Amino acid sequence: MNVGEVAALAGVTVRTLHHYDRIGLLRPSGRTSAGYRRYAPADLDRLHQVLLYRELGFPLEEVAALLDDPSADPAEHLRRQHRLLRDRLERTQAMVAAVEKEMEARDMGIDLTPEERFEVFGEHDPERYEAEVRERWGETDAHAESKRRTAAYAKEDWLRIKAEGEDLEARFAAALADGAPADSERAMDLAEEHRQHIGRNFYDCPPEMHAGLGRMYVEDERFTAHYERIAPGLARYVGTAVEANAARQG
Amino acid sequence: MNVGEVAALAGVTVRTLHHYDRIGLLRPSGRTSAGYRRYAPADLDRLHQVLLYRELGFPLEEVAALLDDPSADPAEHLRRQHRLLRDRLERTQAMVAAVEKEMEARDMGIDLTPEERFEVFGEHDPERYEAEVRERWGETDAHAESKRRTAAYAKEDWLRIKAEGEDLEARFAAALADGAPADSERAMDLAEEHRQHIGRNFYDCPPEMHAGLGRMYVEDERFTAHYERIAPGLARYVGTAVEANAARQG
DNA sequence: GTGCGGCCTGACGTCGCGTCAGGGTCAAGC
DNA sequence: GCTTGACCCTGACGCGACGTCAGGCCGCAC
Repeated sequence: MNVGEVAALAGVTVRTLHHYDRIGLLRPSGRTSAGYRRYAPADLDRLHQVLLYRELGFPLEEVAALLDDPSADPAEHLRRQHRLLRDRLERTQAMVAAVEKEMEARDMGIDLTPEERFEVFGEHDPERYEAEVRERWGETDAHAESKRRTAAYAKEDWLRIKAEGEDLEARFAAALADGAPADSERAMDLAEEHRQHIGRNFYDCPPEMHAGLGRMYVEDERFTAHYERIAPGLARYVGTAVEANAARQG
Repeated sequence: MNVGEVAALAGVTVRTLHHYDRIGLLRPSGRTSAGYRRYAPADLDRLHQVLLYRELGFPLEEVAALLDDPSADPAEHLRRQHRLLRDRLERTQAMVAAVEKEMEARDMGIDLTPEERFEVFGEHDPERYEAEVRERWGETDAHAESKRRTAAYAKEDWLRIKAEGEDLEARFAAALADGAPADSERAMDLAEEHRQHIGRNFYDCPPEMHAGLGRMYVEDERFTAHYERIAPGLARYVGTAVEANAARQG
């Protein structure tokens, strides 16, 4: 294979392969008489390793050192890559959770502290992760146009969403006042409504994720305070109902 | 707060904040009489948004455009960030799965095709080069290549791991031959041994992940073929045993 | 008043490529 | 055999997002 084909296969540019050749990171194992680079299967293997380590944030020089280390066999690379990927997975999960928490906080008018918001960034030191940009904006005009429209919707929607949320909270409080147990059908149905409320207005929220939110309502004092202001004991009541509903679904 | 404190809080360098000031991405809302930058809470909020979008791979110029768009409210940013983070989560999970698959493949002497390995990297057209690649270095060639490398790296550990794996497979085959059901204690115990074999030699493999591997044995024809060569029906047998064991643990 | 750490503004360096410019190569079709 | 257009080559410069000095000003403790 020559450069163009390898580039297309691996999803990189020809220039990138030139660069890797120049710096000695990946030299094609042959050249034609006219000087064309010719890549063999083993070169593709190496390229694959390079791209994995690159994606994991290693500088190219370090990638070369790792791959040229004669005392490291392929299995060791796989183990290391696996470990790093799982670290990254955890970190991304933490960030997703943080964003969800902030959405909930906004919905309830709670303020998070700056330290708390930066928390998820702080531990992020050992390796740099680079994310690929999936989203590409098209024409600026069309984009601005759509933005303006969605913004118009957003205002109305926001009020509706908030009203819905408050309505739900009121019905939770009523159920509590009526003495309906937190794991009763009535309470679980309200929890399910809450879950679908989130799904419709914010993000897809499967039962398991919803259960996580439920625990947060009990554990985070600001969310607890929000519910307690409506009715004493409501935080734990909602939390229990949400978990019971999640168990019923699973 | 002045630069150093903000930098420490957010986990960036002072130079980065200087840079963001210079390019107009984040100007501190005040200066002391001596010219010291003074950051207000609102500046921290903005910095937080900047870092999130940066982490998601946006160039700084685009980040500025997003944040300065007057028609985009904070909730919209949160929704976008949430969506992008979940995309990333999925992608990372796919990469983890790919690495695990490759480890398993190595353990069994199966080789993956180049385009398969590059699959996770991009949105490349799978149809385009597949035929050509297969034609040029078809299965026998690539297989020989893989064998050569495995042989070159063969160490005592590797031989031991492989022997252990083959021993397990033989005992699975014996259980199948004896007519022990795939969800019998005998089969599940073997599955558990298999899980711990992976944990000792490759990576930590909780039951849930192990169940995923079990499904792969049945769904991926090369893994299926590997087991079927040992005994007919063994692929599905092992897959079922692994899933039953995972269910028993959970 | 004298350190000493923190802050300031240039200004140049680095990494991983993108992007021409100027020119050779190759297989196809006429 | 000749043209054509896609593909390849080697410089060489540019760029984004900072890192890293250099030279000098604050501010507070001792």
